[in-house]
Amino acid sequence: MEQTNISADDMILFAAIAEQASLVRAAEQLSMPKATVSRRLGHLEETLGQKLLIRTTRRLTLTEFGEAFLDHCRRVAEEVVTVQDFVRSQDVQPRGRLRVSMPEDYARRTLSRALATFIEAYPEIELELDLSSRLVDLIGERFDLAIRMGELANDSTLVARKLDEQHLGLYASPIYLALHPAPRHPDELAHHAALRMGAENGQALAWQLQHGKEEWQGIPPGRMTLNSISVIQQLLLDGAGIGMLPVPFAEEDVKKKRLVRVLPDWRFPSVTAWAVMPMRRFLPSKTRAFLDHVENALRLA
Amino acid sequence: MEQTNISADDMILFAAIAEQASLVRAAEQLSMPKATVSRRLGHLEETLGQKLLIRTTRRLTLTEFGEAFLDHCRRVAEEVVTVQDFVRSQDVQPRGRLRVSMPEDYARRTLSRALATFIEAYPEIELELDLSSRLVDLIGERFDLAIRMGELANDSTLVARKLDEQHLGLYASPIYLALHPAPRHPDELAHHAALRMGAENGQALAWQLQHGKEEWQGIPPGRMTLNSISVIQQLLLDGAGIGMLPVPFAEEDVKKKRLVRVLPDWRFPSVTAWAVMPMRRFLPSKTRAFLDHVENALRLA
DNA sequence: ATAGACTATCCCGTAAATGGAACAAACAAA
DNA sequence: TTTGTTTGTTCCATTTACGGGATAGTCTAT
Repeated sequence: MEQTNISADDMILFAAIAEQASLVRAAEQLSMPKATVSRRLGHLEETLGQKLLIRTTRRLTLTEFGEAFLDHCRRVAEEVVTVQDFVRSQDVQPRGRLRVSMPEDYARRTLSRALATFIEAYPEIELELDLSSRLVDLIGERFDLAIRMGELANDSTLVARKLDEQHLGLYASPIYLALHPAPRHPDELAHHAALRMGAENGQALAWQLQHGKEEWQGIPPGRMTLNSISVIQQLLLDGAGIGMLPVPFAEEDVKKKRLVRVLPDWRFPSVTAWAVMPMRRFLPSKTRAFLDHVENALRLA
Repeated sequence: MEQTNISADDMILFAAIAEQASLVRAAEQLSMPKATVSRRLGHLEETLGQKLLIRTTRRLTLTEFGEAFLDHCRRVAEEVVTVQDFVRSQDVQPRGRLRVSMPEDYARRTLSRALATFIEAYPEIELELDLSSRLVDLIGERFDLAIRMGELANDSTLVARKLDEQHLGLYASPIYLALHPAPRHPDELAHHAALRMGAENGQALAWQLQHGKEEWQGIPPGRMTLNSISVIQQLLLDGAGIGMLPVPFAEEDVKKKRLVRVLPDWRFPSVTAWAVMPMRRFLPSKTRAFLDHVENALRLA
């Protein structure tokens, strides 16, 4: 009944509820208990003197007034997000939870050391790694950064930055090659068992090979398609066929004669590792710290 | 130490502090105790991890970071004010504190009845009248509306609306006129005692008289200058001289022969009553209600 | 130099917001 | 229709913020 000033935080709360079209999801987004969201929304409507949402437990509908009010609240929310981004970008001491997604292999074999020194160097950062191979929704799942290999999808809400370039090669174990003589031209792959890298949909990816001006492209024959480089490597060591590996991954095994480069004069197009981030006006300093650290580590490697 | 999200309300708090360059004044503006302002500012700086203001108890200076942060906070504060204005403009039932400044005479003699019916008609509005004759600072003192007579100063932060037009006349008591024969031309005012209306600075205001195409202007002679129409009227009734009154104010006394119009053929420029309000995107519905009510009452009078 | 007037901060009893859990309503699937 | 799941609300012990008053520090004026 009394004329209380409307809290800016409640405006943001309402904007989140309207955006998510759900109290629980809004509660998640704002990381507060749903009870608080419900109660605060109630109080807001009370001070406003009219309902913002018509709620059944299953569906939320905006009131005409809620619609108009939302327009304004969205503006406020946008500004506030900008400020929060700005503040994070100004953190002298990078801190907070840093959510990063990257391929499991890349974490284990390329960045493991860099990650270890990173958490050492920034004691106030809590690093949260998602190593699942699925293509995460950066914004929806509130990731700060993702590392992705190869071609990127076009997405105007994201920005990418080149991190690293990995050269690929074909490898097989000496045992396998003793039984199946190494091919001297890609066409001869037809007589071999290829371990093929699988795409999202499970389809095998084509191999593109180049030697001087000669190019060869095709899906090599084989009965195994899988989406883990590490497992491919293990299978190669066990003599399961010919497969594609990043050159540095194979280096050690080559040195110890456990793997042999096949078609060494042929080159794959290299694969680029990208750092992908949500597009923001200000890059949070924790994210910048991570990027700088990783880039530095890769440069030294 | 932990990574808390910055509250939008705290941003507004900080914007107010910076604007007022004082914690106490900010506390007044936001109508909250100064202890709260101090504590909240402290917490804000804590979560930000750096100081916003360098404070001696006598002077506040913005940090470099505070300067940048302020830019953003101001934006937020502006948006929030817009929303709050919007909400007030949408109030179906006008309510809240309505601060109005007007001349004491105008309240008592012209609007008294209208004010009575207004508070009757809007039970949720709390009317706060400032009848002091000083020129109030509408925005600084947070007035919703002021009624001002005559010429207005140019001020782009205010909007004005014509309410009423009062005609003026010269009056004197029969007793006075028995001793000092009524002038038949303004030039003859030189032989009379004039009760002069005083301006802000205490200087007597000039009289401008018009009769057909003949104009007369001058500060009439006299030894009394005062800035209350009511007191002028009382002095006139007591035979103190010739003075200027709004015609409707004198009407009753004229009818009862206690006052006589002097130089009845001569006209003063009429005085306009203006409603002056702070310029806003949305007019609060309580203010609109007051305006409508008063205008209606004046139209019927 | 000294008194006076402000100003920001601190203290602490009180009041209000919080959040985990239980609950009821609304829909989907069987 | 019934069962199961999801969503918004309510309850209440606990925590947190509030705000009136007291304190110490800083500048102005005499």
